[in-house]
Amino acid sequence: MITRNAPPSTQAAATTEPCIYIVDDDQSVRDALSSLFRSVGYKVQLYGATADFMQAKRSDGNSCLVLDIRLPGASGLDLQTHLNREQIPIPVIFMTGHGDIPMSVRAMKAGAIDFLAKPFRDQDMLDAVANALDADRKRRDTDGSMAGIRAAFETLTSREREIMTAVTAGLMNKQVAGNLGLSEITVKIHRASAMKKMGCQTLADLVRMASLLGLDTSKS
Amino acid sequence: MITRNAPPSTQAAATTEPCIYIVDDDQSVRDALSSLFRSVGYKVQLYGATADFMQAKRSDGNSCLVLDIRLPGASGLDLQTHLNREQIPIPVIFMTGHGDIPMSVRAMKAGAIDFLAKPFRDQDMLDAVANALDADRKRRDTDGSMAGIRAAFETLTSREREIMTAVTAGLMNKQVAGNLGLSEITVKIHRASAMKKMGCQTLADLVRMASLLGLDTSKS
DNA sequence: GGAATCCCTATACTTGTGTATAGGCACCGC
DNA sequence: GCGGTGCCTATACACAAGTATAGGGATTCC
Repeated sequence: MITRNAPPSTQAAATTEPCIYIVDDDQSVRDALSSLFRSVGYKVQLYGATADFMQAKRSDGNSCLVLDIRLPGASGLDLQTHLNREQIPIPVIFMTGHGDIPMSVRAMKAGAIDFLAKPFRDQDMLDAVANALDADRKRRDTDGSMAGIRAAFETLTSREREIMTAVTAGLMNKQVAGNLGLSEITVKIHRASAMKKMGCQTLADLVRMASLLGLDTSKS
Repeated sequence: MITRNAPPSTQAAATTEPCIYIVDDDQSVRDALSSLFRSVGYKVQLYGATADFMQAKRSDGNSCLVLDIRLPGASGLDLQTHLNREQIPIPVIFMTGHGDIPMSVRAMKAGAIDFLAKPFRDQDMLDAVANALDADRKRRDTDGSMAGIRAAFETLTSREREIMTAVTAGLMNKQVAGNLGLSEITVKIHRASAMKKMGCQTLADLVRMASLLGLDTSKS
């Protein structure tokens, strides 16, 4: 795990109980799932249609989505497509009463965590949700540190970014200076400044961050 | 992409046509698929049972596996489990005449590329195979460079590995020397030797390789 | 026994890097 | 106008890293 040092810690604790979002047009299903999830300590949010879910402002805690396929208006698969397009990374568990294999395969290929055919056993749903929440937690962890690194990188000036890129590609200060038409000392200054802003002490750390940021490593 | 320099190039060209392995107990299905795949330029290998496929020695070119679920003896899912356990990374496309949703979900969760219900359109199968071969190619690319890096790392002496690990974690030569109870010059020698054996010129490259190798970066 | 390999060390020198101090120029916002 | 910031440069020094040369001791394999 890559961690930086000083920068403002924007990572709040937020260790509340996980929240399960349920989208199903059948009231009795919503109620049943709601009581099931509450019984094991999850919070729940209920929606009767995809539109309701999309409009609702969701908290940003550990969560997942339990989604019926067949819904009035936009279907569950439509909602999944929308979430993917908008890069909303909430794990999705599908359930269906009248699904078929192509439907389940499409959902899984689109990244669903699980796909349960009704009727399912409570335990199967709880297992699926546990997996989903776990995946969500893991994603949050990595996303969190990535966000920190990206934020730090944003604070660099364009010159500093150029030089960080070149330096982490393995070029020497003098080479960077030559490529950019600068003097070596200028490179050193920007380099030191970039290191400080990125919150790292060693070149090795900077290289790892550059790697995570996907900076171009092709030496010019 | 991380590439090293000198080391013996064990990567043969192997730019032959892709090979599709077909496992189905129905002769007519095998024949139909065989002619379908041949018609678009793929090689095919046919098997009537999972055991036949497992015993056969497969070439190491670009390939994928088209697998029936219901088979005499070990089922298609069993074979998939076996391949996963043995870390044989061939992409799998399932097909089934009597499958159900849980079966397809299990297969997809276990990493199948696609899952087609019979009867399927030829084009769907060809699309699935194209995706599978593409995934296989990508995996081969990354696996190839990883294998090279790992092989290079294998040639390092234990001391060189220790020192490479410490250096890529960001420690200075003198710190490494202190930690390992060596003199600084010794560290320099091993460090230079490691760089040479790993086929890289800069610390940045070495750090990226260490990263790919999963070397411990926790500074001691 | 001899060759090879690994491990360790030393001296000496070159080059690369980090940092401090000091300054100039351009732009922007108040 | 003035302060802040980004960008550029210079000198000077301390320290880190890379390399060459030259050893010694241990092990293993033939």
